[in-house]
Amino acid sequence: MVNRKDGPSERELEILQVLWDLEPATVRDIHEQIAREKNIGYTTTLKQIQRMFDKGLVSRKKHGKSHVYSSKVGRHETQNNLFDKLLNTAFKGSAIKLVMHALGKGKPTPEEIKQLRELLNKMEGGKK
Amino acid sequence: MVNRKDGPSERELEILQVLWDLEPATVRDIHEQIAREKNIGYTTTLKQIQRMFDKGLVSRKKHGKSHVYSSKVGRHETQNNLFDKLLNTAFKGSAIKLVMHALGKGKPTPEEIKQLRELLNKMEGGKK
DNA sequence: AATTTTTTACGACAAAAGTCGTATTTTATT
DNA sequence: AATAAAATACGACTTTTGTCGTAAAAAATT
Repeated sequence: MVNRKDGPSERELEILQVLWDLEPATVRDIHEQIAREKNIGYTTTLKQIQRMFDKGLVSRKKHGKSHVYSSKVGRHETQNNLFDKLLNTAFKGSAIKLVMHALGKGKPTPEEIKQLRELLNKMEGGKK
Repeated sequence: MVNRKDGPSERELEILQVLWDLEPATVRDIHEQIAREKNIGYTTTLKQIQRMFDKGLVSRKKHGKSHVYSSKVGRHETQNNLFDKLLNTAFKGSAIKLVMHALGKGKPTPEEIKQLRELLNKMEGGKK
């Protein structure tokens, strides 16, 4: 038996991304967003969303002719899980390494650098 | 036809993690590492590695009785891909948000905070 | 040389993921 | 009321992933 996957799959994530922005949304709403970027059939998106409903990833209620969906899993909660996974696999639990890596790419603006400094100050202050 | 997945799968990643540390390594080497943490059959690991070989994720050469494997995809390259994926999906491309998130969890040591400050200085200095 | 141990090669199977086609049901338009 | 349009429900099919069992080949022991 295959191990139970923990989080949402790649496609499910895609759909959740859209849903978090639009919710509550119909399949058509979601599909149109996704179809903007990639060539995919309507029924494919529909099926995917229906399966997500079965799994409890989203909720829905009838509204006029169609179903209107909302997410059951939160954006931040999901962000957190994904972050932790990356941290514990690729970066072996070292958040600092990950941060360094992120900073190495992102080119933060002066404003952001300031914010970061403040955060660092706060963190330092907070320990005894 | 199902879309070609981009990076290595969950299990493949596990194996790569080990391989990056031990390479060049035999299936047994790798398996023993992995079996330390989880109950899994030898042939399972073998098969997985063989498939990785077929996909070009690892290379190998005969050395005595057994094959000795090395990775074809680099640790940093892979880290980078995973990082980007997380960044572009969950964090919508904002490296700073990701950094903030990371710092929010990790509780860096004073030493690390110092390092980060230095990095920030350097980045600030580096722009014109 | 015979036997045991290691390794590799193959093939099989189930579950998850991704994609659609077709049939129904609902709702709008003539 | 008939017809057209929009949604949903179902079911089918292909890949990929994860796991093993079994057989064959190679090497080590006795």
